Amino acid sequence: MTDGVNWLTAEEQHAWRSFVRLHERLIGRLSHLLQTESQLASADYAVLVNLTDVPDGRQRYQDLARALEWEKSRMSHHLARMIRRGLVVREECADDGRGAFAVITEAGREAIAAAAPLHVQAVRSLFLDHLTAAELRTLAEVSVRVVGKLDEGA
Amino acid sequence: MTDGVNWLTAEEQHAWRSFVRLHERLIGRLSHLLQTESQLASADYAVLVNLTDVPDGRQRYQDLARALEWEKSRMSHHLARMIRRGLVVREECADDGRGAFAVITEAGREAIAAAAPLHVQAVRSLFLDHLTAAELRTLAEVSVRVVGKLDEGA
DNA sequence: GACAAGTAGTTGACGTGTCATATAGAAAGA
DNA sequence: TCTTTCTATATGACACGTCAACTACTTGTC
Repeated sequence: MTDGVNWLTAEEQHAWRSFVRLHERLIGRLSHLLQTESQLASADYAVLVNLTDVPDGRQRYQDLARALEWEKSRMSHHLARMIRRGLVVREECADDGRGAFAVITEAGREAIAAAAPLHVQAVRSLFLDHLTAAELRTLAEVSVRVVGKLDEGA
Repeated sequence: MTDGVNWLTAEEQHAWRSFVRLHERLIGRLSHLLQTESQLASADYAVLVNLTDVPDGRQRYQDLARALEWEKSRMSHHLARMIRRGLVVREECADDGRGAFAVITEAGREAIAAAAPLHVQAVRSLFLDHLTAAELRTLAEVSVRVVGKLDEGA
């Protein structure tokens, strides 16, 4: 390494590129499918899933943001768009004058009910179906470990 | 399955979510790092890497788009931005009046030369360093296989 | 109570990607 | 050659995320 840089080996480069390509394709296909078949982007889907898992389909902006690991600004922008589309409504918070709740609407419930089976089916047919159980386990382990390292600031 | 949907098991859901989270985090960190340390987004990086691998640092828009698997429109928009920033220049094509070449500039070469070691180092420290050789191999295999299936139209 | 500090959410500007459409040149057929 | 059709790139509108202010409310702390 005359230039002092520990360049990637052919295997490393291949693995890295394949991994990145996999994700781009997979997510691309999945979100395109979701969008065209159910008019929901994956971000909408994530928000709606969260809201259906919570009493009254009602959750504070900040809690939603924490749950999805989104920036509050992103949440604010995105909920504004979802409100415009009638998927959720905003409710003021009595306890805290600054706060707000997002509440899923009937239209939101219908949208997620229609989208969820599609989504699950797509995750299976585009991804899970092509992995062995052992591979899936390895993948999960690796993912958890690396995310852990990233969170430690690695 | 009374509702006819083959919902994900807890393991499948965990694996899928971890995998998605991994990618979001990893790519997020990597592009943030690249952006702040070298003023290049990963898209810029990809374009410049391609141009340095090609004679005279010169390539047709369409060939770049094919190589990166980008839509032509994306390439056109992105190159316009890179031209504005002085990383590449546009050259008309003598053979084909419709065509155009993107040519890397000196500034582009400097930018990629500065960014590449950073990028490699980050891929190592954020990702490769946390995987065993066997895991990396599995990951590459899975990635290649699934991308293959996606391309077949699965 | 008053004032500093912190917190919840908003806003606007900007870069990026997608889609649909437009323009202009190339190729193919009559 | 003339016309149809195809191809290379551009363009404009829009959705999405990020960043950096900003507003308004809350929570100390004195």
